[in-house]
Amino acid sequence: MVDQQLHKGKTDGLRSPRLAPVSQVACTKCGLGKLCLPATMDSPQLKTFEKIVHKTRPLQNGDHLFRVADDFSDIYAVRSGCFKTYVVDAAGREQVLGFHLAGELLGLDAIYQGVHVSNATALGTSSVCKLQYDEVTTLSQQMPELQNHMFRLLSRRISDLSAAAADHSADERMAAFLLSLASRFKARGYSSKEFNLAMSRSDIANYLRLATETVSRVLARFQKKGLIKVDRKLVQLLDKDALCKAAGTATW
Amino acid sequence: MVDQQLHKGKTDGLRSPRLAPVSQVACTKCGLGKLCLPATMDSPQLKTFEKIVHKTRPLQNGDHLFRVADDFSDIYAVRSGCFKTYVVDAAGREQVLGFHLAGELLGLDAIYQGVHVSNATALGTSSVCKLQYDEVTTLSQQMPELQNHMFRLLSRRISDLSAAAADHSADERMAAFLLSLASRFKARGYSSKEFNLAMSRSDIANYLRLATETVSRVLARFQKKGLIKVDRKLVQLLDKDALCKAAGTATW
DNA sequence: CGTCCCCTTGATTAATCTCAATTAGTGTGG
DNA sequence: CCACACTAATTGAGATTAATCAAGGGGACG
Repeated sequence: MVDQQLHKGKTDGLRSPRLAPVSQVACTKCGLGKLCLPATMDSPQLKTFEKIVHKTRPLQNGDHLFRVADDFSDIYAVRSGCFKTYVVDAAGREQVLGFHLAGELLGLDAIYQGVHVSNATALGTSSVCKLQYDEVTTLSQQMPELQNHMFRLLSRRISDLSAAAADHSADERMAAFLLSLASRFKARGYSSKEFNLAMSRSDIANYLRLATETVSRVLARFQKKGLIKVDRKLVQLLDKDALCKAAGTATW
Repeated sequence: MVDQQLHKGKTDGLRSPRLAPVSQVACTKCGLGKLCLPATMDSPQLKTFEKIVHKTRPLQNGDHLFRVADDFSDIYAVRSGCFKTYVVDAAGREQVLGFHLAGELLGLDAIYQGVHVSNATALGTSSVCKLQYDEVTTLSQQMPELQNHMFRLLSRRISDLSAAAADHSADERMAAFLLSLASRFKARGYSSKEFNLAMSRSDIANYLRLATETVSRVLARFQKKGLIKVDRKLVQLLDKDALCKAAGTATW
């Protein structure tokens, strides 16, 4: 079940944009909350929206949510855990496109062709909500807030991918990656100073277009310099300012 | 100030003057055709749609359509010519995000934050149609085809960026780039075997995360191997199959 | 308690970048 | 129309980053 394929890659936002105005209400059915619901949605609207949200049973580590060439009919919102999306090229090389935390959407790249063009697999036990795409578009016709929200979510993914496209050094990419995770955890109410990496070193490496050995070395270097502390999956950010500088970006 | 150094190398050069021959139904106002209009749009709908499309005067080489931090109110559809989008990081390094041909949209990454997060500049004399974003969303409420079309366009950009994310060799990226251009020219009714590069070597290099010298060398290598013929801006693809193999992708 | 896989660390190699120099267009002004 | 200046593109040589190759550690789990 756990596919064994090669890794080499990168994607999903090395950098997270500022969060949208958020909803105070949450979808009771799946816990979708301020991160992925329109800010302007009121209770009746939420009720309507909930009708198209379907809970699914949790997936285990390595289970696939969808694969390339699968028919596209649903988009997914991560409810808990973490997913990675990836593609495999003609030579069999894997490329990780992104890591997706709770509240983030999966399958947006399938809208264009109506077929999945990437694979999604759970990193550890994880769960999603399923939203039938037809229903989303239909409901969007009646709810301008939802339509706008969808546009914004798609746009955000474009921004994130653009940010990840940059040609930076191994240190810069690693620093940016850690800061991106930090900011996303923070937005979810978790600590932005200390968190667990759901993904393996080789997944990180692949995502960042590095070798796994390089990821190890960079992390070791950062630790030696006092920027972070790493112990297996657990990461603590000790000097965020220095990390920002290392990332070569203005602010985080 | 940034401007001058960024755009020191624009060359107008040789570019195809004729307009892209597009769809059966075309927006009379700006020539938008099937490349950027919903296929299912009928004449009355087209008429309505045309109301929100606004022609603008052509831009000259190096002129900016928008810049980072500009207010976002419009999206743009390239009518003729070519644009490049790019960002500049804290260290002043430029990163080209994409090249945009006739029929392709610009500014989609600005929807999320309501502010432009990239810069767009004309490569040679080029023109766009302006679509006020408010009007697009409003009209999308009444026209499901338009809404779906917008979703698809955003999704396509996500797919494109994902494809560009892969960690490939210089040869692979260059080959893929040429094939991508070829297929886009073909979709516009131009030759897919022979075309002019609107962008400089350094823009290509930057986009592909390579040094300009590397781009030169790879092109020279391809030419020596008989895959292509290059003369300044003019490129001829002599052996597409071999190029596909060089790109490491299944098909183009 | 032993195996397996993931991760780390070291040594070497290779791809690509950087630096440098040359050629070739492009445009300007006399 | 030509000389000059400037920029783009190419080519060569050496430097450098990160990959690859190789060898151990260290948990996790049965």
